[in-house]
Amino acid sequence: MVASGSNSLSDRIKEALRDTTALNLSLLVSASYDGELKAAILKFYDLDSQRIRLWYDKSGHKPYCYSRLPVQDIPEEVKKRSDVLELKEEKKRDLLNDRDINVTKIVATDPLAIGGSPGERSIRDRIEAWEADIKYYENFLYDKGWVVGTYYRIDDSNISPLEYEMSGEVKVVLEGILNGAKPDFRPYIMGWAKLLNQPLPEIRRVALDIEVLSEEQNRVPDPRTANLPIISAALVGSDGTKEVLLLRRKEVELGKRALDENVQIEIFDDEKSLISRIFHRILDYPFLLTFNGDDFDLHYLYNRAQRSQFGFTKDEIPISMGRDVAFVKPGVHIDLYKTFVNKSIQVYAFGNKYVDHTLGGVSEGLIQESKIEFEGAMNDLSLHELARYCFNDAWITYKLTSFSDDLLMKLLLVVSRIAKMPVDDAARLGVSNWIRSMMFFEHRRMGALIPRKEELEAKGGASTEAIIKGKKYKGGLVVEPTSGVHFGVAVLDFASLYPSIIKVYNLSYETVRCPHEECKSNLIPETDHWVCTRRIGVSSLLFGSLRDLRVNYYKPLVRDPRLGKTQKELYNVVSQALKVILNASYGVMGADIFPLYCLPVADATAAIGRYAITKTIDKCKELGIEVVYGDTDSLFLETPSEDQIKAVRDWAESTLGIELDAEKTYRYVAFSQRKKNYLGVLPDGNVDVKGLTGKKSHVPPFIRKAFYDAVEILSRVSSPSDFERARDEIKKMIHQTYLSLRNRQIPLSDLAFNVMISKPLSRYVDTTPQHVKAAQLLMRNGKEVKAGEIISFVKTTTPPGVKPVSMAKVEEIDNDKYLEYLRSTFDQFLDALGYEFDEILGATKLEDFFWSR
DNA sequence: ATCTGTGGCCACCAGC
DNA sequence: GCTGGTGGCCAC
Repeated sequence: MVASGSNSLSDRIKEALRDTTALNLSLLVSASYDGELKAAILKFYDLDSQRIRLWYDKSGHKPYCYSRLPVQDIPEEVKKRSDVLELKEEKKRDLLNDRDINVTKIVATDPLAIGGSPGERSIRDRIEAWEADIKYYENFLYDKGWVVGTYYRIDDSNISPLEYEMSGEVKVVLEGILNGAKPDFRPYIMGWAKLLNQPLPEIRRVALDIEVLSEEQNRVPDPRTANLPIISAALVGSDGTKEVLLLRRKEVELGKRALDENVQIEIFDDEKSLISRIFHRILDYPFLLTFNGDDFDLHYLYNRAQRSQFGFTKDEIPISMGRDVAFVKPGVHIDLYKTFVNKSIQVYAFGNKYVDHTLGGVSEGLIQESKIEFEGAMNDLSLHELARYCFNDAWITYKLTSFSDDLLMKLLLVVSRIAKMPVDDAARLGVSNWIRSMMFFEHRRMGALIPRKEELEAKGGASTEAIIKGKKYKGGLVVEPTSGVHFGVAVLDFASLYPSIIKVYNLSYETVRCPHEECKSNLIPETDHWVCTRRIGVSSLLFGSLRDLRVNYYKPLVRDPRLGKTQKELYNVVSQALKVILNASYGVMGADIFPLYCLPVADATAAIGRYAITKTIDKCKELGIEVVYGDTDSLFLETPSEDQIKAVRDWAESTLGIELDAEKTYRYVAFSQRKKNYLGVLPDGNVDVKGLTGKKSHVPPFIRKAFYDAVEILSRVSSPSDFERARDEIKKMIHQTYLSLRNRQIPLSDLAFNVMISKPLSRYVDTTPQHVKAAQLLMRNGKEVKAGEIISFVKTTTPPGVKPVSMAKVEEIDNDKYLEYLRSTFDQFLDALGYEFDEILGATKLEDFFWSR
């Protein structure tokens, strides 16, 4: 059973890879499991043919992850802990019948998560055997420019793209970082740079959207029954394909053509031909894009096609369903809905530019495109109108992956390279899974054991108490702001504070509270945790090296004028991806769903963070600088001199070992008495607004607009004497706003609060918030409301005091409530400038002020 | 069904 | 009317 000879798995892999420049999407290993593992599958994307290729071996050799152990020899203990997949009979037949295989994922899932301490001899033996294989395959792939996950193959005879990319000054930068790093970190930094500097390919892809006849208006057809006909489908491809497929129905008219000539429209007389065409088109592309295809489009197609009336055989349906995933064989299906729901993507990659997780919501936020609205029911649309609607959805879906030079596709590729994960997984799974995959890969590469959950739990919990009830440990420090207006405030912040701490203080699950007696005196401030002095932790190495690269290499390169556009774009995408991963690196340590969850690590990280900022504040005081505010990793200093700033920074660098950046200097900052609430005006007139109610996404647009008008007025203030004039302007503006409210001139949509339903309606048991009340009214009107949707409602004088915008009339608006909200928004806002709302208005009550004008 | 963390502010609900 | 708790959104 040893893999050797010309028929061995390794040789076959080599052979398969030899003549192709390919991007390996995923090394998926499939197996039949009847005593021994039968076959392995390699799935990769061939750049030459622009197709997904499957290659598999059924010669009887085991997937590499099981080393040389026949399955029956794998100890029970291991079997229980490893994810050996029991294949269904059907799949086994597929494997043995030499047919195209629906790739089954086991994927090298932690086969050696045997646990126990590294000292256990018997296990050690097995690891050695395993190591030999893993080294063989992974080194083979890795060193040849492949990585399990997503890689370029770099031909030995060519200059490696790294060297090509890294010419002159850029190379000097990297060398500088390498020289500055501790020796243990150097190979990691080099490895990442090598991997991440590989060019990003263009991915040939097609977006699909289908429409189904609906039973009732507002009801989404049920993909499980798939009992209604598919009436249209639209395909938009990266090769310029624009295609709509329609089903002729006698009850609706054709109508007038509503789409451009360059969109191909084809009308089918029967549904089977339409479906069949969809299937054929899907197979033309390696990547299929949908928005919610896992739950709807592909699921519906899959079940619809199986109905006996059509007589499709299994082989003719190129879709297969996982539990929550739709696969397309042999390509890759990316459900963008899942990507955009990912909070890390939303916040860090797209800067919160969208809030609503619907296709319309995301595309309005990112690409200024909307869904097409129509009156009445979808069923009644003429065929051409339907075509226009359906095409638009597919077009938007495609565009979400193509805007900013294919930004999203590139981001997913980079994430998949860092995370050692297939692209479709990267697109579906959250950041904790990315980091899990990345860390497990590193364990395998090192030949290290992956600890069990219980082993990590044995380290104990947090040694601090959280400030917020119900949290597990104490987090970042927020300095009480000195209220009032401050001119010339400098903001200093620690660059990537938590990842820096993880690096500098050697934090990792195996180094915090390590078993060595001599380390126990190496205490972490404010806690009773200690850190290992003998060895460097794996998460410290991984996150530390990524941090160094982002802070010292990619971030500066993005701004480097010596580089061309293409290179800058690559660096920018890489920098974004690193930001996402680094930001989560500390969080996952304190998340119990994370397989390497280790509370002491999260606890220690936050504690050192508080220590760092506290010590820095002390130092500032010592230097005679006043600290007017600070939050977690930032300090706001009142008019410090250049020398003072330099002194603090040098001190932080030398004493704490963490870089302290001079981030910006405000022309002035206005603090209220509240934490996380301020307004800062930059020298160029740009304004940072933080935490103030007026900017929050749920407040009615007319209030937000008035708020930003006021901000604009304040941005023109440059000296204390300007405030007087600004105050008058703001006063007038608010008065205008009030008048239009009183005269009911504000359209309903501008009066709407927009609040997200964050869980199924039935789970709101403790209280019934207003947006839930509005949602209940919608439900009663026959509209479905799902978790994640944003509810637009207005406040009314009629019970229960709120109504969905769609059901409300202007006359029912409760003007008093809105006035109150306007007042409190501005009160808080003007409070930041040091005066009371009523006070500037010179009236005891807001009402008095308005009526007296 | 899925899922990085804590700190902070605000409005509203529900029980007293 | 007061108050603790819930829910949402934001800062970092």
